[in-house]
Formats: sequence, C-alpha cells, structure tokens
Amino acid sequence: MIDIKKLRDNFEDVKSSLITRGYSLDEPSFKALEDNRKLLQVEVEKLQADRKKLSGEFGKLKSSGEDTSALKKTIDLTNAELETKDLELQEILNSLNALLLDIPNLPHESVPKGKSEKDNVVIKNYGSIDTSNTLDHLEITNDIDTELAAKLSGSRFAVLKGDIAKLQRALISFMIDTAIKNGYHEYYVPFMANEDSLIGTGQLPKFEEDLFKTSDKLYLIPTAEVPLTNLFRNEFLDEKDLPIKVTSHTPCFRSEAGSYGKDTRGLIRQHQFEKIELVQITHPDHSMSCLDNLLANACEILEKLELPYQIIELCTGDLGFSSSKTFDIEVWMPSQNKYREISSCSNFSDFQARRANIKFKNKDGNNLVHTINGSGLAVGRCLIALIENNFNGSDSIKVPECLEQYFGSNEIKIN
RNA sequence: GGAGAGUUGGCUGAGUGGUCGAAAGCGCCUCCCUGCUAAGGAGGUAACUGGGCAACUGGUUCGAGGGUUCGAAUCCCUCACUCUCCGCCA
Repeated sequence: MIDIKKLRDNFEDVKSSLITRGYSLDEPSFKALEDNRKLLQVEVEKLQADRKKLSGEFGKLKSSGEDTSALKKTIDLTNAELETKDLELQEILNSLNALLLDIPNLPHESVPKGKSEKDNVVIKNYGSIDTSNTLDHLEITNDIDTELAAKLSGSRFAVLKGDIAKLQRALISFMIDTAIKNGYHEYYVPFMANEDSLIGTGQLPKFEEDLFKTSDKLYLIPTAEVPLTNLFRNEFLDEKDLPIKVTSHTPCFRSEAGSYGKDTRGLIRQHQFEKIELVQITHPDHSMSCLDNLLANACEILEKLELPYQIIELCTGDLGFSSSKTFDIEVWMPSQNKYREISSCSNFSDFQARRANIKFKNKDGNNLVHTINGSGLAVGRCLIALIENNFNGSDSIKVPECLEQYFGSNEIKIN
C-alpha cells in the first residue's frame, strides 16, 4: 500500500510515476472521494466531540438528581445525525481503502523506464553456455514422472524418484546451509496462512485467483515470503537489530490461473514446487544495499553449482505489484535454448511494511521498515538446470562439487 | 470433541458503567550527580488519524464484530486466538 498522504500532497508525481509502470490512477474518482471524506470526517468528528461533552453533562445532572429530559432530547438529535453522517463516511472510507489497496508500489527512481519485459536490462552474465545438449530433463531421466503425478493429483504436478528425489533433497540442504552461512536465521513455518498475512505481503485482495484456498479460510502459501515476512506483522522492531535476515525452505503452491497452455511440459511450471526464500527486514536508509546483498547471496548458489546465469533488471512496466525495484536471476536452460527465471529479488520499500504494520522506533519517532526478498533459489527449476546443463550426452549427469557432501556421489547414472 | 480461564500501552500488569487512553513496574528519552562504569535523583514517554501555514486543536482505538446505554476497557451476544484439565492421536 502506498502512502495516502503522498497521494493527497503530490498527486501529480504519484500519478506520473504509476504511469511508467502502466497503471493509470482514476483521478476524478479519487478527488471526489477525498473531498467528500474531508467534509464528512470533519463533521462526524465534531458531532462525536459534541456527544462526548453532552454525555458528561448528562452524567453530572443525573448524579445531582436534576432533570435530564431536555438534555436527552438534544443528545438524541446529535446521535441521530451522527449515525447517518458516520454511515456515509464509512462508505467513502471503504471505497478509498479499496482504491488504495489496488494501487501498485511506486517504482524506485533508479528503475529503467519501459513498457514490457522487452525493455528489461541485462546487467550481468556469468559462466559460459553450452549449446551441444538439446534434450530436456524429461528426455534425460525417467525419474521425473508427470504421468504418475497426473493419476495422483492432476496436471502440473510431478513425482520424483530415486536419485532425482535425492538430488532435490541435496539441493535444499545446500541452499539452506548457504543461507545460514550468509547470516540468515532458519525458520520452519506453516504452509497455510490466513487472510491477514496474505494482505500483509500484497497477494490479497487483488490476486486471490492465483492462490489455493482451503475450506478453513486458509490459503496455501505461494512462497515462504508470506510466512517469513508476516513473522513481523504488527511488531515494533529494535532499530539496532536491523537488518533482520531470515530464511526458510517450503513447498510453494500456485494455481497458475491464466497460464493455460504455457510451460505445460516438465517441471518448469508446477502447482507445487520447493523453494528456499531469503527475506530481509531492513532500515529504510539501507534497503538498496540490502537488496544488493540478497542478490549476491542468491547468485552465490548458482556460482557454486557452476550454472550459467544472467541478471536482469526489470523495467518499470514489468515490475511486480508490490515491488519498487526487482532483479531477476535467470539460469541457462539448454533444452529451451534460453535463460529462465530462477529467482526474483525485490525491494518492496515500505509497501508491505505499511500493509503488515512493521515498524521500529527511534528518536525521530515511529518508522516503517523496508522489506526485501528473493528466492535462493527455486529448487524445481534448479533441478532442471542441473540435469540439462550437466548431462554428458549419453549416460550420466554430473553432480557439482558443492553438492557431493549432501548427495554422496559426484554423478548420477542414467539407465 | 468436552470443561474452565484468559486476550489491556514497546514489555509485564492493575483496572468491573462517567472524573480511564488507562495505576504501578520495566524499557526508552532529556537533565542532574559521580573522574569512567555501575548505582542514584528530577522530568518526559501509547498507537493510528483529521483540521490548521503555524501555534495549536479534534477524533478513534483496551483481541475482532455486533448489541444495551445519554455514556462501555468495564454489561450482553457472536467469532478468533492463547492457556489449563479431560478424551483422542502422529
């Protein structure tokens, strides 16, 4: 949620900033609502003050045994007027709030301007790509079984077997241990979250169709960002503890509504996938350097895995709803002959902190923190990259050195 | 699933119809004192939000939502959560 004061005071600035990311503010309806709100709020608060005063007088009369009937008449009148005015005000406040919840975060000034992903900027390339192998992961190994998964659940699920299941487990352990080494505190969290949590991180109310909802009004988490960030919802943090760095491995659940026919083959786009998430709760003055730090933490994983990748800086038009600045890390996928997203590292500035009410106190008063997060990394896609990039072309997949202690071998034999 | 107890400020915790946004303690801030540190003394310190250029001045909030009342932290109802005991159980 953006700051409503900014909207009131710098409407034109906010409006033009939002246009760069393709969002057009409904100016007349905001202005009308805001003018009305101001008028009604002043009236309502005046009436409330009146009632307070009159009730005090009423009490005094009553306790000294005097007649209260005349005063009661006045109070009743005040209360009646208050009730109608307050109802009107609530309605306007609700509309205003709905409008506000719908507005995406403002892009940071450093974000390149652009309309779509075509305008994103490649800012780094790492490793050298090998175009000799064009087989995809399903063709290389039989231990990824989507037909079995279809029997169990449906499309966009997978069953992993044997060494591939083990390799996934090795990847998870390696990534979590790397995060811990980089100063992140490990959490094990619930995989279902309540509505308030999803509102806090920005998935609700706008993106409900992307989530799986249970019959108990809980949602399956689409990312560990939700539980990890909401650990701090409604908390006052100690300024000296910032930045707080936390991590968790969780499965992630996404309905993928609206992506019918897209990435239908293999592990690339599933309803359920494993991910290690990195979250930093930071001081607003240092959030950009924290984002750089988090991005480096995510890249380190790919470098240790010896996988070629590139970093993309998203342009204003391609930014996610809650983000003010985002770097995507894309890993080389031989079978697709292109780079695919494996992590998205974002600075949400105070957007989530305002929704989730995460603050710290200092001598200047109460301040919203900034929240940063990114994957470190998406395990399913990492598995694909590893299988496809490390396939020797005939009968084995090389296991990188950093995984050997977790996997127990330096290669996977294919039969 | 059954029975009971709770939910109050940054934290602990008093408060059972008006003088309560709320005692006390802790923490924090400012000042005093001590060579430094520790201890001690004085004062200040809830959040959110409106109006106003400002000085300043209103409103809301005691788990959430309803209700009773001129007036609710306090009484009633519904819900959520926490704790204890019983049952069941990985």
